[in-house]
Amino acid sequence: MTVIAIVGPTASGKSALALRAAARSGGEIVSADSRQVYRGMDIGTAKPTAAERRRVPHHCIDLVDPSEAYDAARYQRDGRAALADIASRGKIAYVVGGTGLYVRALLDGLLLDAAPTDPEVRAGLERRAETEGAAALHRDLARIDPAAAERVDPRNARRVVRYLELATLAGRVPQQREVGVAARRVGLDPPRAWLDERIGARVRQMVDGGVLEETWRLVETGLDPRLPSMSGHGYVHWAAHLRGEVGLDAAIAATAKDVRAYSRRQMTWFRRDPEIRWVDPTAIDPLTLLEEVPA
RNA sequence: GGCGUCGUCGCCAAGUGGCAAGGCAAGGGUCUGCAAAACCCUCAUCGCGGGUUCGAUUCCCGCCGACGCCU
Repeated sequence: MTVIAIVGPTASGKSALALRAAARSGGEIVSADSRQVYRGMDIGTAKPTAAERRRVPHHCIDLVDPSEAYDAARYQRDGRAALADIASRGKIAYVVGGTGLYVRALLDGLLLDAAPTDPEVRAGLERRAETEGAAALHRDLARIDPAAAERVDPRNARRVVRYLELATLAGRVPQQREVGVAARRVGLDPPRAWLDERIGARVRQMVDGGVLEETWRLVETGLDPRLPSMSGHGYVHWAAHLRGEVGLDAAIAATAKDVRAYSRRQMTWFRRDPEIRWVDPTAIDPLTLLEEVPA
């Protein structure tokens, strides 16, 4: 199977590039984006348009309702199924992301299914984290799996809980990996100023495109604001604006700021992947890189 | 022209005679089932010039700048 991964921060032009490449080669696109899996959240997550999706088949988009909690393990299964499906038809798969953990889960052989989980155990640990503090859980973790304890920040409650959940269930925190998917990896790394501008423009376009209406529909269904889907960029700000708490300009600025901060975190994820070949899309057309004969 | 207040990091903003809080922004980083999440790290010698003092960002003088009031 032939897999080409196109990674980079939000608004760097990944999707457009993938679309061009896939259209030309008759390939298909696998999204590695943790928010585009939610149905009904189209504008706010900058999903490819219906026309684009008609032009090139897309996978791993619109998988679940926003009321559902999707996660990396499910993505790994769905993504692998998509890759297998595309390969079975002899097509090239373009993985586009996005979400660092999802890209790794799909391409780098992370053993997510092998790591157990138990909602009750986790809920109990979360309760303890709130009452006793993350540091207390971290001490427990250190007793069960000292090496793993060193890898987590004792102040990061969410990660400590997951590690302790793993240690409790499996006796230790699993670290093994299996062979990943061989894929040519291209990273888009445009100048910061250019990216910031694009992000601002994109957020403004979302308003024109109807994010407010989209948010209204989501709010009406009474979604729990703590759901992962609701943490998608902008939705809290759009909702606050709909309630009359903040002006539109303030909501736009706040959203753009969130996206900018996120795009920086995305880069820290991708920068450490030595297999990625970086391109500045404002300097050369990344398509030329994609069309070199795959190794 | 006079009187008064003020002048601290890109922005907002504390503060003290003994090597300047905090917030925002910015930059860097961690990451194996919430990841557009969670968490961590970095980031000023205090408008300029004198003086007093062991030592001044903090006190005094002058200058420059801002704001307010007055003539």
